[in-house]
Order: sequence, then structure tokens, then C-alpha cells
Amino acid sequence: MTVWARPERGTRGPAAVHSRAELAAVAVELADRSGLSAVSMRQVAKALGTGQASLYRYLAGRADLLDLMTDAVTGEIDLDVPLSGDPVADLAALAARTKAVQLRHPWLADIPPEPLRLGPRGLDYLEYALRAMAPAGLPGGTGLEVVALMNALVAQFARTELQAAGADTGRRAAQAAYLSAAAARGEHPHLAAALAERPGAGPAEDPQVLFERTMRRVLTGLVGEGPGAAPSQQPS
Amino acid sequence: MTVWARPERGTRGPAAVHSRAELAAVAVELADRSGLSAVSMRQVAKALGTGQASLYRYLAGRADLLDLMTDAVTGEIDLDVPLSGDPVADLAALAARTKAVQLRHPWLADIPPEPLRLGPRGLDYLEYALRAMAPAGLPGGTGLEVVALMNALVAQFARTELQAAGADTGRRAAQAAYLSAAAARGEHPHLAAALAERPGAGPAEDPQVLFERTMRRVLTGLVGEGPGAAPSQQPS
DNA sequence: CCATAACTGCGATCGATGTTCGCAGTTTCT
DNA sequence: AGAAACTGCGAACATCGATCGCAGTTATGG
Repeated sequence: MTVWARPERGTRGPAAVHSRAELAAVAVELADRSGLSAVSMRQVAKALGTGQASLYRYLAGRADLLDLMTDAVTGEIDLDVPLSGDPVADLAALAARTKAVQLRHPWLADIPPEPLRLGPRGLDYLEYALRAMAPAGLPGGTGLEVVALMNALVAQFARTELQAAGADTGRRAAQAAYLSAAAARGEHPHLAAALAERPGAGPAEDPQVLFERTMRRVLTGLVGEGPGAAPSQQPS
Repeated sequence: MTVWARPERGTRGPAAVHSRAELAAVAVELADRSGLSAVSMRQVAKALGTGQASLYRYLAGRADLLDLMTDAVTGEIDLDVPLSGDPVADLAALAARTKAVQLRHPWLADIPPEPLRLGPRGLDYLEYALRAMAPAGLPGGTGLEVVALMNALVAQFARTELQAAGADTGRRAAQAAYLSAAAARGEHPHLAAALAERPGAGPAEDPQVLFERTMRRVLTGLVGEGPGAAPSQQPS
């Protein structure tokens, strides 16, 4: 049973002091400040001012907590943006908003990618995405995989941008050192060339437009050109 | 410092009983059989027939072990396949071989995606991929991100295929139940439609050809059509 | 109206994890 | 030959997720 399938409150007994939403909020704040590794049962309990064992009155385990957190930040994505009817444009815009959330909550990249972590807000998100690509008239069932693919790409872009802006954790520096040392060793000429051209190479191209362009290309490849072969659908 | 930057053996002292390659092999076998969670320092030490603390003579920590494992299975990808000169075709073929490895070692999906986990075999892999897309004449530095994007897509496809073939872990079943319950609740009509068309809908399209086609489309979008605007490069 | 069932909060505790310390023994360099 | 550098490893530490049992609280049913 998922957290979402379990009722939050039974009919008997005293009212719970906290709520799932409260748990989620505390956990998200903790993760935002100190990373996902700081989100342990003990630390969440402490931040909540309660005993650690009490958390298991709300959750069946840590996985449930991650579900709550994921769904909470999914809710930050604005789904009230009207659809234009062009699947590629609408999905690209949605992807941009999704990426913004991933940048705001870097720990999302550290969450183990379960094959489905879908809460109520996740359902709304999925519905919105499917509605956006309805005009394309894709064969049934394909839509879900397109969304999954899109999100995988978004996550990858978010990782790249975070790593470009993030502090050198020491590990990153070590890896970079090993990389350039290997490049200097003479083998791997293409790698060396790629690394050499890294810092210069033009005005560093705004990552925002690069993301936009790449996303449109990929989505065009996945979902087809403009309105597809089944134009009998209206947007919204 | 990375594992790869540290020398495997000093000049003094007795010869180490084991080697990094041996550690990697044991850990990979353990993960193949019982999942990544079974790869703990204690279990690896036990499987190796040594004390747990001894592992820290070979590794600075568990992260190093994951580095070793990742690089070991990366070495399973055949890089002796000659290049045709068509970047899209060559990269798609490489992606297929990469996916095969991910299917053979499902725990790869569970490894935390550090922003660079590159050993010697990983370097060779990168070099091969860059060489494959050299004819496209991409602007400098773009190549690395294309490879990262490609691998993100491959990982996503591998996840989908594994989940289609994998045993229902109970959590999957629970999530699916919640999903269809939500679909039956009337809101989320597009979701309901997508789920309804899921089982039937044609002859279930061979995932192999779907992967091939999607990959080609995406790569074409990323890397351009045939040989690009800078045709002064020869394959090699 | 009150006994029972269902629930909550939580201290104590368990098993497992990653990592460190210190010691005894071994090999190599000077 | 002596010192330096290394190896293997038993024991321990901190932290983690999770469970058990108990005391207290609330709603339901006869």
C-alpha cells in the first residue's frame, strides 16, 4: 500500500498532532538546507519536535517520506498555464517549469528513481502533460513514456546546470583533475580537444536558450511536427 | 583524490592479497545476484574472505567501490566496432550496446548519479563517442553534454524495459493500484485513456525497434543530419 | 453510560551500516 | 641492520531505519 492509498486519519483515537503536509514541508526544508542525507527519521523528528518513533504513525517507512517530499515539490509546478495546442511548445514550456523546480530543490537528483513515485500532484502533472500532447494523436500508451523520457532529459539538464553553478565538493575537483591528466597523457585526443575548447568557445551560450532549443528538437522527434494526423481534437 | 588517481600499489610493504579488479568483480557479482543494497563493506569483505577493515587498504570508502564497479561494467561495452562516419548511426549503435549492459546489471540504475564517475574504461568510452560524433562538427564542448544526454536517455529506456520484465515488488503493484483507482475516479480523463489503451493497442511494438527509432530521432535532433557544416573531418 | 476497540506519542532497543583506531607482522629502501 | 612504509584485522563508534510494548486519549456500540 502506498502512502496515498492509506487514509491520513482513522475515525477513532486522538487527533494526530501533525499532518503529512507538515512532515513534507519540514523534510523539504531540511533537504533544501542540508541535502537529502540530512533527511533522516531522527532529524525530521527533531525538527518536528517529536519522538522518532512517532513518525511511524504517519509513515510506513522512509520511502513514504520521499514520496511526500516529491509530491510536495511537484505541486510547485504551475499547471494553470493555458495550452496553446502545439504539443512541442506546450511540453517544452512545461519542461522549463519542471527544471526550475529541480534547480530549486537539488536533492531531487539524489532521490532513488523508483519506477513510479506518483502522488496526487504527480497525477495532475501527468494529466496536464498528456492533455498537452493530445493534439499530436499519438498511439495509446505512448504518452506515458514520452513524459518519462522528457523528465529524464530535464533531470539531466538540471544536473548539468547545478554542477556548473555548484560548489566544488572536492570530489568534483578530483575527478576533473583526473580527467585533464588523462587528456594530457596523449591518448584520447578527441577528449582533449573537447576539454580544451571548454572555457572559451564563444559567449558561453545562455543555458536557458540551449535548453529550450534542445528540448524542442527532442520533443519534435518524439511527438511529431505540429498538430498531427488526428486534428479532430481541440486544446484545453 | 579519486581511486584512479591513487596508485594501486606502493613500493614498500608486503604485496596486497587482492587487487582492485578482484574487488570490483566480487562486488559486481554480488550486485548482480542480490542487488546494490547487498554491496556493503561487510558483505564484500565476507565474499572476499577477508576482514572488513582490510577493504580500506584498497578503497577510501564505499564511493570508491561504486567507481570500481561502474568502470568494470563500462568495460563490457565493445569499443572495437568500427565507425561508419554517420554520427547518428554510430551513436545509436553505441547506445544499444550501452543499454544491453544496463539490462545485464540492473543495479546500475540504483547507483547515485554523481556528476562524473569516470574511470579508465569510462575515458575510452567517452573518447569513442566523441570520435563517433566528430564528423558532425559540433561546437567545442558540446560533445560531452550530448554524451551525457544520450546516456540519460539510455538509462531511462533501460529502466522502462527492466520494469516491464521485472517481478512485481509489491510497491509497484501498490502504485499501479493507486494509479488506476485515481483514473477510475473520473478526473484525469487523459490518464484514464492512456491506461486503458495500455495492454491492447497493436502488437506491442518490439521495444528494440522503438528504442532504435527514438534514439535516432533524438540524436538527429541533437547532432544534426548527416555530416555537418564542417566536413573537413574524416572518421577514424 | 461505560466498556471496548482503535488510535496516538514515545522511550528503549535491535540489527545493520560506513568508518576509524591501534596493534602486530611483513616487506623494502637507505 | 635499522627505519620507513606498508598490510591485515579485531574492536569499537556513530548513525541509520525499524520494531516493540506501554501509558494515555478518543470515539463507537451496546
